[in-house]
Amino acid sequence: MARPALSEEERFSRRAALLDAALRLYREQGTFPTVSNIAKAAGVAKGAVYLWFRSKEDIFVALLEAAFLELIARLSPIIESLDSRPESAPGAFAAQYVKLLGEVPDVVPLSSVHNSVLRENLPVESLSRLNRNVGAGLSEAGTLLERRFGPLMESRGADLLLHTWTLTMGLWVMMDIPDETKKILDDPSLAIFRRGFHTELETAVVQLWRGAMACRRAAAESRSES
Amino acid sequence: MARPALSEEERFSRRAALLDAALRLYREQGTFPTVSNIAKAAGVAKGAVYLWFRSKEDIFVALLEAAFLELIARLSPIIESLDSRPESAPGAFAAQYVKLLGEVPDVVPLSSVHNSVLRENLPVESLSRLNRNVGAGLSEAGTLLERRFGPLMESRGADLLLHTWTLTMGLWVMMDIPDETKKILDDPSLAIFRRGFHTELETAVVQLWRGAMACRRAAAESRSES
Amino acid sequence: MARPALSEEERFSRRAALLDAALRLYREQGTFPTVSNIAKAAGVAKGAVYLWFRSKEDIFVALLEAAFLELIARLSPIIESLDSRPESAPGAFAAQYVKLLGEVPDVVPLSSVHNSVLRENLPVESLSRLNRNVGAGLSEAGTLLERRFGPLMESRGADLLLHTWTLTMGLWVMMDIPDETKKILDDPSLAIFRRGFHTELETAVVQLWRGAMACRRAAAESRSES
Amino acid sequence: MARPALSEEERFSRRAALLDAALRLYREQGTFPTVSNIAKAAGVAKGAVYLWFRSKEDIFVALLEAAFLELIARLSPIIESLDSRPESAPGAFAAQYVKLLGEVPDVVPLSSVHNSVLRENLPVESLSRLNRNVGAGLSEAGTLLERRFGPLMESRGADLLLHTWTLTMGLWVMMDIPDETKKILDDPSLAIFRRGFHTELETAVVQLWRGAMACRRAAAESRSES
DNA sequence: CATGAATGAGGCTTCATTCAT
DNA sequence: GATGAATGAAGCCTCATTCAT
Repeated sequence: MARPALSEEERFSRRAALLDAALRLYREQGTFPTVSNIAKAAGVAKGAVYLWFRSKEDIFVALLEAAFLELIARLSPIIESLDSRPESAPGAFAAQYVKLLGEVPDVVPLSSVHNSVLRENLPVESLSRLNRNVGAGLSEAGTLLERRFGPLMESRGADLLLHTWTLTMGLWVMMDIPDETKKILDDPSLAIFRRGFHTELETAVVQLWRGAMACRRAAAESRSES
Repeated sequence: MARPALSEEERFSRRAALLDAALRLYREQGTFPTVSNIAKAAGVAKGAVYLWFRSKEDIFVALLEAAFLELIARLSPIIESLDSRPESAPGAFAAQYVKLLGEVPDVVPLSSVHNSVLRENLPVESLSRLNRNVGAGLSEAGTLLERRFGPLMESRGADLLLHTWTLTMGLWVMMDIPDETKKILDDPSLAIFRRGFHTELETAVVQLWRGAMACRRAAAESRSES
Repeated sequence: MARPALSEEERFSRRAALLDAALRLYREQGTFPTVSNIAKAAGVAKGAVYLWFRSKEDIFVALLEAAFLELIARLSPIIESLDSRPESAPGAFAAQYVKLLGEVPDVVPLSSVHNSVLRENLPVESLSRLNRNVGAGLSEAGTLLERRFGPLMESRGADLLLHTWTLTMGLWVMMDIPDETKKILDDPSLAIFRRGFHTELETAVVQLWRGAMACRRAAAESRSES
Repeated sequence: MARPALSEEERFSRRAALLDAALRLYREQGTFPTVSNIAKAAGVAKGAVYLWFRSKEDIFVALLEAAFLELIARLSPIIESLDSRPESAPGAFAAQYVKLLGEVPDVVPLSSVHNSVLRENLPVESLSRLNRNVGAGLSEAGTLLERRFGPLMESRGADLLLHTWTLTMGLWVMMDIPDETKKILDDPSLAIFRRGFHTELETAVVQLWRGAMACRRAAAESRSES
């Protein structure tokens, strides 16, 4: 029998070990692993999983939450580092955002399947906390954005971030396909699939942000012209 | 025992009956139905499913293909109906596009889960055909777009359509959550979830197309100003 | 793979084979067997059980129903064979009843645990049918009894049968204890446990019936005396 | 960590607390609770249960013993309070017995499932003590009975009590069914299920005792008549 | 004494697919 | 062609009991 985790830290690390194992398997398989496999990968007995999580879905939410929190936490510095000129901000943000996604590589895939995984057997309690935490982080980041860009943001900071996320999700859902499938997608019009997810995303985010900033300015100018 | 279906016509109709049943169940349940249920709903025996489809995944791909083809087919008339002025085109397209999605309601959900469903046990053959067909349709629609808007499109018609699709996917993935979950998402910053998918999508598509057309023009103008 | 049971009889016999297996195991173990064991004992795969039964509990109810129906069916001839004189009827009935229980040996044990087994996950549908069938059989037997003994029964035939059953259940619950436990019950006052279930039951049933017949007559007589 | 309980008194109270908790949960749930739940309800750790009891079954036997002892203890005064005339004794006893069962409400349910629970993993030692204690109490009560009713009892006091208990068990086993199931038992011949346990039991006990007393007398009288 | 994490066998059920008829 | 019984590998979860702390 493994040594019981009695101290606070140990308790935490056991939970973390299970989450790690689950994440590792998810990355390897592309599917959310079975409880049995998670336990095996973490080196504990099947039943032990249920000491730390209420259900399989609960593990998933915990993973999602951790990933989201890290993403949001590391978003603030990026926003604060932005030059406030609308010409440069979009490009700067997009580059750093995409880089960030590379460093927190699990949010996107996890988030993209969260409907399939949570379709039933909702861990309501965990979901509530996820909502609170992510919501709070998002608000904060949104406010930061508005403060930085003032009128250009028109108090829609959180919205822009959510749209950015929408774009990310959409691209991922489209492009995260097994390599075997990718070979099949050889039609010329589907060239997009041969460019990478990150490349494509950066372009798209730049456009989105430019649309949200420069366009508005242009519109303002053209209005003032007439 | 039902009478064997031999003629081409009959072969087709058996397949179609199964696809219909599968689609109906998918809509009702929000989950891809079991083979057993599909057969029952189509009024045939379980084994019969495997006379017309190689596997469960094969059914899914067939459904996806049919939906995609209808979507693309009905996209061309919309594009051709567009006024070529960049001020009005985005709004006009977005409105009709969203309406179209309402009339071909299965593409979006089906497409959004296609990774989860097809993660393993790939029906390579079916996927190839899907690729060929969708690719061809997309190219055609893209060309149509370029022809209509000329320089504003800069030979990126297919790309714009794909980006539109990306947006659609992203929004769907984010917003298609069980009603029970939606109640949980009550954080103010998550207001987006309380607006509807279609509303939100129309706004986003308008922005995207404006970004791809008017913005470019505005940029050009502002460049010529200086 | 075992040969599929396609004909009506075969379908029936597969079901019966599973019921047999379940019953055999129940007799051997004294506990209701697991689905896995039932399947193994019947020589089929685990999943096959669910072709014929909705749930584990459903098997139990089916077993109970079959046993009850046989018991009731064989009760009628016994009742009809009874001499209508109240002096001899109780003894005659008791003897034959106890003999019958020996020939339909599963009703009593099955019935005695039916609460523990069905405490949750009620197979409502099966239970309804059980109720209808047993109820009908009981009514019939009750009527038979009343017809035979006329005023002595005062239209309480079904009740007397139910009381007989109550007695049977009670004795069984008390006396069906593992042999190991029986050795322990060596206190002189618990002599009853060393007499057998059948012996004890016969005595008790005679008393019950005498109480329901002769006593009433005696009471009548003594009333008419005064 | 709770302070060690060393003194005799404390030892006893720990045990009692666990038994209380187990009983409370059993009443609430209708099922014998899990060890984990018992511990939680008693406010101790799971492992502590095994300091005071050898096994889950051991708890059950302890509960049964306590309940039996209380029942028997409170039976003696009832017997002694009985009028010795055979006309009134049965009714008087039945009424008080049923009332007593209402005040010691756990003996009946516990006893009725004792086979299911103790089918395996017998706590032999505990069972022996249960046997000794219950046996002794029963003998005593039986003797009391015989002394009170003299020849009418014919030195079968303990037997009559055991028969009374048999009746109780039988009725309980038949009538303690989930409310949901009760709704199903709507066949007219099963009217008994719609009368309550206590009502039905009182009637039955009166009959039993009358059968054991008055009937014998009546028989004697009628014999002397002829 | 007391804790509670850890074990791991075992329970019930589902379902894509095969194959004898 | 069509049937549907049969398969059997998973899947998720529970729980009595042990044991390191």
